[in-house]
Amino acid sequence: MSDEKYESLNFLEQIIEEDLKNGKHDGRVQTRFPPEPNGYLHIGHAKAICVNFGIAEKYNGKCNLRFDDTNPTTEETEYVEAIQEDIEWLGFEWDQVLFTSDYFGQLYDFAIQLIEKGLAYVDDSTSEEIAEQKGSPTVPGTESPYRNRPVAENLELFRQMKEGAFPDGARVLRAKIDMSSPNMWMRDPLLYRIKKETHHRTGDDWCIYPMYDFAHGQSDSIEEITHSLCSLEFRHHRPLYDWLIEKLGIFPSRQIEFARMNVSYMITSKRKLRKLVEEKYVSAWDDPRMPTISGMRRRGYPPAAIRLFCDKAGVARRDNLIEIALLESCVRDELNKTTARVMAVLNPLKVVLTNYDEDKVEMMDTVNNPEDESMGTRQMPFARELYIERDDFMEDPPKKYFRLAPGKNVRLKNGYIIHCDEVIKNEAGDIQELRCTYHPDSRSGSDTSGIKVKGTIHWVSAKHALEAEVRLYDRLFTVDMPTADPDGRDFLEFFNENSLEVLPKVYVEPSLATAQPGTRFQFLRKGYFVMDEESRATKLIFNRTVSLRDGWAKKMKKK
RNA sequence: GGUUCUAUGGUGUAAUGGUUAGCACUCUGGACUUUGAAUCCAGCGAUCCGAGUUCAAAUCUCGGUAGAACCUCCA
Repeated sequence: MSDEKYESLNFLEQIIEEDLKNGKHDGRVQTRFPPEPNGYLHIGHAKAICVNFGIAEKYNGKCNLRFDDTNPTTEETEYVEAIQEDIEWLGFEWDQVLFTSDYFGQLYDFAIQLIEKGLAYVDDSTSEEIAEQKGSPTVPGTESPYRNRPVAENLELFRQMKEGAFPDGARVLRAKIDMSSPNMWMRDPLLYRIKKETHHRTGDDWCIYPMYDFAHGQSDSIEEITHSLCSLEFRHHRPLYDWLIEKLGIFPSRQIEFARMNVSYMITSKRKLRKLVEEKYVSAWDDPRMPTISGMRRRGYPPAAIRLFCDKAGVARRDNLIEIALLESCVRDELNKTTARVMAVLNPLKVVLTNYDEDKVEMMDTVNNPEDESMGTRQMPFARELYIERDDFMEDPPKKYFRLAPGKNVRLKNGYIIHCDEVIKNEAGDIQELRCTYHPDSRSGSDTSGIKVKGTIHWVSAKHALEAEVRLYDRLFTVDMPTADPDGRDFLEFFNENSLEVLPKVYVEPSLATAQPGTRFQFLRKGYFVMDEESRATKLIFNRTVSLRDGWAKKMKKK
């Protein structure tokens, strides 16, 4: 460790270190991750999680998980549970699990205080009228006719709102700020609305619910959040955030915005993701093609890789579009260090070793992971009939082809060197099997043959191998998807019907019989795979996580 | 036509008035290897434009240009 090495801080860390230096909040750092439980967490949330929990961790602070559940229309307990599971899987620990709905009583009292101070009023205008009063970014707003209602009348009406005296939409509570403010959010924003709906936690206790702006900052304050980190689009809310805290005289949480992370090919619109699930374009929220945390989990992305990715993507205040190649690089990096190598043949071609005894079986020693000796070794059966990868043989190979071809030698990994003597074809001319001979003195580890081979290929014993199914997932969407489309009509046109390819008959080595769902493997040159939770006793099912780079294919493509 | 914000290689991110403008991913080439993977090495490649301040500007100021956000009884 070189202590000379200067560690650069992102702007959030700089703000926090500055606060720490000034002794603000007695050096305490408290953050929160505030999802609304109305969907599953996706890659964008992963970023927010890493930032909030990461900052707390780095500065010996704490991070709460707070469900921002102020809209009973869209929120469900199912999501609450899934969100907790995802955060835990990512490897973060929250200080407390809290719900904005737990503060409904307190928030109601805050509203009363504002009314008493003459800073809030009950408005009978319709939503259309209020929208009209708001004006537009370039046109100042106009004041509501109910704006100067006496305090006592406001208190009474607000009480009646709470009691359920009025139907949905009849009245709202608004802050009394400035209808001509250049900031739309200071034009008497709504604080409370009537919604006679059952809330997933408070049931029918309430029929008025606070709006985001009258819930989020106040919840931050109640929890004494020191740094309330959110995305850039809330920038215009900050003056309101500060106004409410100031007028209520409560704990001065500070809102700091950072740019949300965008990743090429990954959709992070909850509405669009929900549509994919509801209209059955994908199997579920955790379909391996989904950019959800649960989808990536099922696809075999290790949590450490996602954390590394968020870290490498950095934090700033400018819009960004990170290439998915960085994510895949992080996944490969992590998988390379942690996964066992196993033999599997995705597209089999039978090889018969004509000089190998029919009943003979040798057990070949194999290291599980050359990157990590502690993962040990295992044994693989070697026999007369084998399967090799179909593209590891070429009848008429180009000059630099290192693998098997008629009259050529190749090394079977952790096995023998074999020589291809004969190609057997059917009437149609398709290659059916290869007749080869092995060099008995070329066994791996004790090779005295002196034969030099350029290529090494993988194999499985035909009679010992297990049958498996492999699902190859492509990315679902293209980045050229029209993001401007206001109602999402077009985005499904970008759904790739061929994004899932199934290889129904794959042969894997017998040691996989005892592997557990969720276990990740490297099928040698073929990529990284994860055993799916859906695997049945009779058939192993794997999802491909990411492919390895294929140097040979790349070379060929160039020519 | 408002307000707020942003602008560094293809992408992302550093550089806090003084560095040959750093790093990562991508890309290109090479070395090594019982798979061509992994690993290692090298290379290509950037301060939006224009003025000003200063001995010195990616950094400060002003003016352009470009992009984003704001206009839900969503969060």
